[in-house]
Order: sequence, then C-alpha cells, then structure tokens
Amino acid sequence: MGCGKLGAMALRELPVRTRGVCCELQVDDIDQARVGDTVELLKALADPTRLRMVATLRRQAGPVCVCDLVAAFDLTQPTISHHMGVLKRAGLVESEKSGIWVYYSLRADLPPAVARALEVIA
Amino acid sequence: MGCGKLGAMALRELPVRTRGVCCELQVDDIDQARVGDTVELLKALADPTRLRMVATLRRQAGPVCVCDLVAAFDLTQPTISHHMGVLKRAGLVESEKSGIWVYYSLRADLPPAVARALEVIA
DNA sequence: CCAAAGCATTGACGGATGTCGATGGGAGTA
DNA sequence: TACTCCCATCGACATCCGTCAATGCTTTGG
Repeated sequence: MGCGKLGAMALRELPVRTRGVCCELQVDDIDQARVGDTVELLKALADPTRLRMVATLRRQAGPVCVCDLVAAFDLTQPTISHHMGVLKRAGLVESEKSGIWVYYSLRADLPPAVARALEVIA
Repeated sequence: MGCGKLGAMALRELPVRTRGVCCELQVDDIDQARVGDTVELLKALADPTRLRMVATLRRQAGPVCVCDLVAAFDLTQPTISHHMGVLKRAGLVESEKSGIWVYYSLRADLPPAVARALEVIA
C-alpha cells in the first residue's frame, strides 16, 4: 500500500505510510469544462476595483452609467471601460446603450449559484 | 441634477440625463477593510490548479499528503508547495506535520460565508 | 552516523494583468 | 456642418503571477 484506507478512515486521523509510496488521489471530481468558466468568474471578481464595482451595481439594482463610474472611482475612463469589459466577458454584467450613454447592470439571468455567491461575497 | 432620482426610480428604467453632468454614486458600501481579505481569498481560488486542489480537499474531507498531491497533479513539487502556501495564507487550508510528511486539509473553522461560497464554487 | 526521502525556499524566466495617454467612432447640439 | 460629449480600442509600460531547476533543511531508515 503506502497509505491507510483514505476513504474509510476517520477524519483528522493521519494514515500510516511507507516511504517512497504515494496514494492514488482522485482529482477529476470537478467537471473539467466548468473549471475554466468558474476560474474566469473568480478572476473577474478577484480585483479590488471590480469587486467594488459589482457591489455598487448590486446596491443600485439598476442600470448605472459609465460616466458615473468614472466619477465615483479614482481611475481613468479607459481603465473603467476595461474593467467593465472584463466583468461583461465573465458573464456578470450586461450593458445597454441609450444615446451617448452606456449603462451597465448586473445580469438579470445570473445562474443561481453565481447569484448566491455574490450575496456572500459582495 | 444631471440624472433622474436614481434611488426612487423603477428598475430597468434609464434616467434622464444632461450632458456633462454626472450622478454622485456611492461606492463605500462595502467594508473597506474587508475588500482586501475578500480579494485575497478570491485570488487564491482564481487559478485552475488551486481550485481543483480545494475541490479535492473538500471531497477527501481529511488530511491529504503533499506527496499525493504531487503525484495527482501534473506539476513539480515546488509548484505544489507554492500553491498550498497561497491557499494557506488566504486562510483556506491548514497543515500539520507528521514525521517526514506534511498533510493539508480545509480549515475546520472556515467562516460560514466562505464555507457556503465553497459549496457553490468547488 | 550516513544516505535517502519529503518538503519549503530561492532565483530566474515568460506570460498575464492593471494602468495610463492617445486615438477613433458614434450621437447629440448649436 | 462643425463642435462637443461619451465610450471603446490601441499601444506602451510596470508589475504581478505561475512554473521550473537548483538548493537547503528536517526526519527517518539502515
């Protein structure tokens, strides 16, 4: 062997091992295709500015103009556009254009899992 | 002025604006200190390898030896150590040493919000 | 006590990322 | 039509990040 019965042992109890022998860990429990999407979503949220942006959109619960985001955050307009593009590509926000202005809002059809995660995070 | 009453308007209805005038968006709704911790936690999870590692630890529900992780993932031992260090610094996992081996497991005292987020994510 | 196994740390390298200034295109106004 | 406002894109730059090879430390077995 080289390891105790990993599956059947009690929690917090360390297995008996042999030097030079490793257990066969199963790793493919997560849907391999879903990992990519989840990572992209997490990367989109793993930035202070974007996390505050999502929190702001959640609080507003309605369309927010880009120019207001530029005024609210201490960043250049291209940087704001870049961040909103990242959030949009991750599927977190949607945009609508009205005249000169572009409004962003949280996607109305967010997957339940994502919506619940946002409640906890932002 | 420059925008309709943002707070009182119906959802999905765009405000009436004036060129050159922006609304005063409130951004500081999130606890400013908490943003840093949350971002660090999200950054720790926003990597395919680390996300699969956390999922594996969650499935095992018990201590997992580093050598088994090295055998399971197609990465060098220093890289595995690096990733586990990131997860540990983020407060997601804890480690215990037994002889030559080091075992990692999900922290038993994870904040409820984090635990719930993991249920959804990993 | 020496050799080997297990793990962390260091240094280095290529790629990804956040930020800005400059530019361009679309839409409204005078 | 000409001008202004708003937003996205591009190019550039500095920084961060994932990965590996090499090294060192600790512990165990012979």
